[in-house]
Amino acid sequence: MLSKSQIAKLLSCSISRRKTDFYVASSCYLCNSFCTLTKPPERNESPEIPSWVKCLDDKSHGSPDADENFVIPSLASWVNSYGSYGRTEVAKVTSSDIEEINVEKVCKLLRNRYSSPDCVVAALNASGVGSSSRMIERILKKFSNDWIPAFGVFTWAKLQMGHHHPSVLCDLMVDILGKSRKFHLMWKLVEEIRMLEGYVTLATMSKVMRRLARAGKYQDAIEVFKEIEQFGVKRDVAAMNVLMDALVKENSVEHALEVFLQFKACIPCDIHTYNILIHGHCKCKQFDNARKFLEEMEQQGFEPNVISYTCFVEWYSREQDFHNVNAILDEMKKKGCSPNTVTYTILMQGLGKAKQINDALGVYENMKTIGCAPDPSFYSSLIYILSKAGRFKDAWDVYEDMGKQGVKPDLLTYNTVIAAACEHSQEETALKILKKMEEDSCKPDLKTYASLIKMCCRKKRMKVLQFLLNHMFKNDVSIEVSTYSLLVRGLCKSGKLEEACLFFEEMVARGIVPWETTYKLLVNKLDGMSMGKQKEHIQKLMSEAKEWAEI
DNA sequence: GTAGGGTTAG
Repeated sequence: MLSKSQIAKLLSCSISRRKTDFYVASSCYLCNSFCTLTKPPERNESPEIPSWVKCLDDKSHGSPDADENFVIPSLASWVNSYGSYGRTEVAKVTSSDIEEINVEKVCKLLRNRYSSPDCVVAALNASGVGSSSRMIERILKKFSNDWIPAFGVFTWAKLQMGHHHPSVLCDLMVDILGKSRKFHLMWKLVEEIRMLEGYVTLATMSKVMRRLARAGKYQDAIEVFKEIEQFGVKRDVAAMNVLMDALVKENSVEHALEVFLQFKACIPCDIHTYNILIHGHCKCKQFDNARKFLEEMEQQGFEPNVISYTCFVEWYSREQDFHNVNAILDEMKKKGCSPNTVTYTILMQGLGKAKQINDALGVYENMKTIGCAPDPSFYSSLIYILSKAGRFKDAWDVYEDMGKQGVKPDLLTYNTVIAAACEHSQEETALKILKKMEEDSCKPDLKTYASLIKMCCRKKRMKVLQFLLNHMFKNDVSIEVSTYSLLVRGLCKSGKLEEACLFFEEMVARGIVPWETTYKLLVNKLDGMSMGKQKEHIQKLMSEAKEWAEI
């Protein structure tokens, strides 16, 4: 039986740079050791002892009959077919297997902490691994919260292939740099691909605008929009909507409004533009202003739709102003605009938060009579509400009922059920669902793991915690500041200070600046336990992290 | 990426 690592070892020494479609992995004819990987033999080659099988290990050969299973048996997903040549069976290894192996090899290398992308490039150059765009995409997703390895691998592959990656990959890189607030590098990359035909699109500039807005650089985001034609992207309503949406989502309806007023004369807006403005104003509880835009859109000939009204329902609900919620629902009825699943979900959530559980459950009944079908998001909210009300058993029943109703759970549903199980300390159930997700090919995300990690810290389940961290890496979920904070906070609360320090250290080593609250909590705890030495160490790490952040 | 995804105290 060949292990994945044996194949990886073998492949890495010989074939990584070749481009043939498939290779043959075979075990030695004489010994059970895993030996060689070559192109398949020609049909007319002797099947007795294929000449192309050579043993790489120079170990003394025992009797070939000692172990009947010396041939390559099941390689599961690694191998898609077998051939038989005499006593040596062969397995085809496709180019996607090679990609898999290269991805693993590169990731292993990237887990060493490099201080700059250049160091990553040098290390990868020395490794002799080959690259492909598809492979880089997978690695970038794995390291999307870790800009140094991500940018290193991106640069290395570009140099190795001698040309730029496809534009979607460039967009991904732009986004990663923006997310880490490496705006200087982000711009350098954008400038670089601007020279290439068709590379910079609205998708690229959307990443730029959204990342700038997220960093609170509202004015910079607006400047990008004003100058967008210099990048070969049309300054039209689609681009304007992206900008306004980014500004609203990052809490500046004021800037969104400024853009709207400045451009409404030259860029004809659409229904989205108005809905973004309504959403923005509802979000900061400026209901009168929101109403003004609802009227303005009508005057401009755009009939308000279910999205327009649902914004009001959401934010009146959040205010627990159910009088106005009902007024909006009545208005919708009058205008012949039916609420949809989203509207009902929001309404039910609002009632749930207001602790009006029975009214919340009534929404579900109401939907059924109207014939509005619940979707996975709706069920997730229902599960959430029941769990928060301490009714885990009912929440679980709803989850099970979904299947019977033919609604497939999605990521949100799984996350909600896992969070509910964790909150009720149902460890086994929570892990069971994690497994179920795998079976359903539903990829877990940071939130999936966050609830599980929180529970493990609380219950001091260190082994399960380690299992989860490995699980995350395998699933391409990159650990970032919120996860580290969760770990440090959770372990502090459980009195596991040594472990908390280790995670704090790892976070800083990855170039992440810890949150001030996380830092203070840890230092206070260390102080309380008279762990002076560790406290000094953490203080030193924190000031280092802050220094780097400023560079 | 025009609306729902639900907490960073204690």
